[in-house]
Amino acid sequence: MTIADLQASGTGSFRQALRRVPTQARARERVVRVLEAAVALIERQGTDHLKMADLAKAADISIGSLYQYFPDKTAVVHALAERCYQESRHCIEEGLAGIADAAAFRAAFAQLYDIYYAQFLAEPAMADIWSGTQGDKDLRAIEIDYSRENAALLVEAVMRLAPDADRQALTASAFLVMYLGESTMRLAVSVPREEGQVLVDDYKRMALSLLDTYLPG
Amino acid sequence: MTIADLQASGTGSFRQALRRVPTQARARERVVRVLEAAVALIERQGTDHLKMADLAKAADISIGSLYQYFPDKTAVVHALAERCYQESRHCIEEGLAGIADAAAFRAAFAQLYDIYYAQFLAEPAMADIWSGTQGDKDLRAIEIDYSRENAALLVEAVMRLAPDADRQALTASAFLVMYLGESTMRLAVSVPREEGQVLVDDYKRMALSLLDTYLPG
DNA sequence: CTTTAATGTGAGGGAAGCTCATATTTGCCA
DNA sequence: TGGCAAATATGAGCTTCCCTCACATTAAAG
Repeated sequence: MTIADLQASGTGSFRQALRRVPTQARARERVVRVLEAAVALIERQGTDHLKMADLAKAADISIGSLYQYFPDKTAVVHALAERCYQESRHCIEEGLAGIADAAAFRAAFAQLYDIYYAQFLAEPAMADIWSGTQGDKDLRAIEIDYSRENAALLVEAVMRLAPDADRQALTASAFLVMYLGESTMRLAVSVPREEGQVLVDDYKRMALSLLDTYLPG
Repeated sequence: MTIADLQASGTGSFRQALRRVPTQARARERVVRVLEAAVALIERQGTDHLKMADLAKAADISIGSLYQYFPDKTAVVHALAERCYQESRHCIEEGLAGIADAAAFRAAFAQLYDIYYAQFLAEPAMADIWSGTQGDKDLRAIEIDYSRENAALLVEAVMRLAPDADRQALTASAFLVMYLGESTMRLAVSVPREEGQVLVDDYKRMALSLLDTYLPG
């Protein structure tokens, strides 16, 4: 995140990311230092255990200075999320540019997600900052366990119909299908009702097309 | 959630859901009352604004009693998540039982998610309790906006190749694809590296099969 | 060099999670 | 029934953490 970005986010659509836009070089440098320290702390402890006093100390500034720029703790996380967002968006924009035909589209789309995945792997804090695991690590683990258990049910159902299917590959696919099913439900209830139903229907098509590769016929 | 469930969760795999397993009828009833009050409060204010003092008051017990059973605030949310989990699992188990052929499987799978969605709609707290929106509502909104913006990029890319595609339907599909792409990334980085790559690859197949319905050829 | 604006500081107010010493209720046995 | 031990209930208050504000310091302007 550049200093220009910081200023832009202070005045742009991102609602009050910074309480005060720093004009002096010293102040701008401090804000950057805070964000960098925040990434380091979140990488170690997760978003929910981030303490403002710790953050101030890590960035080597006082609590007061910290609050001069960030209205509250969530603003720090939001600013980081915004940074992830910028990076990802850039990656998507590039990946989808200048595609000539459907085959190129498929290749570009696939490559896009490989790059995206590499980005997430390279910056572990990204997944923490981004809202999915926001807060409670234990709950996150429970959610994943739950998806695995449901996936096992799905694997059995499919294997009954297709005894020769590749069980290992199917297990992974079923896991993804169940996990993303949860995600879809949460998305669907967050948007207007009619749109929600469309999303659910699309999800069913998507998931079934993956599962179809294991089914007979 | 029945009283039997409560006792089971105290001794079962769910790590210390209850600090003390209530044996007297009065105590068991109180624990149930706490959970019910918690659902009501979360429905109104969201998980992050749930205050233990409010919860005690709503359940008409003292703070001390509350902490006699729940080791901390997260335990309350976990217990509720466990309840959602039980309900969903039951729904999935039923939906996948006694399927005779691939066609029946597809129908059952589709119906499963309709029921699932209805469950989420009927109990709004479910989405809150379940980890997706855990914590920060604003961040959640940003995430959704972000997916919509990325979806717009994807829509343009596809429309360039297929000018006659149904833009409205494509917009919904692209939104889902982008949103679930995020979800997949977070899942992939939460599991061992090799498994993560398999999940990403499966996701690409899934998403592309949906997008393929809009592409020429 | 003075003035004014910008920036920096940390003690402390306040809110919320959680504890613990004490009081009350229940179950059990004579 | 009475009396004792275990289970349960209570809420004042301790602790931790977010955040404010009155005041100190530093940079920019004239």
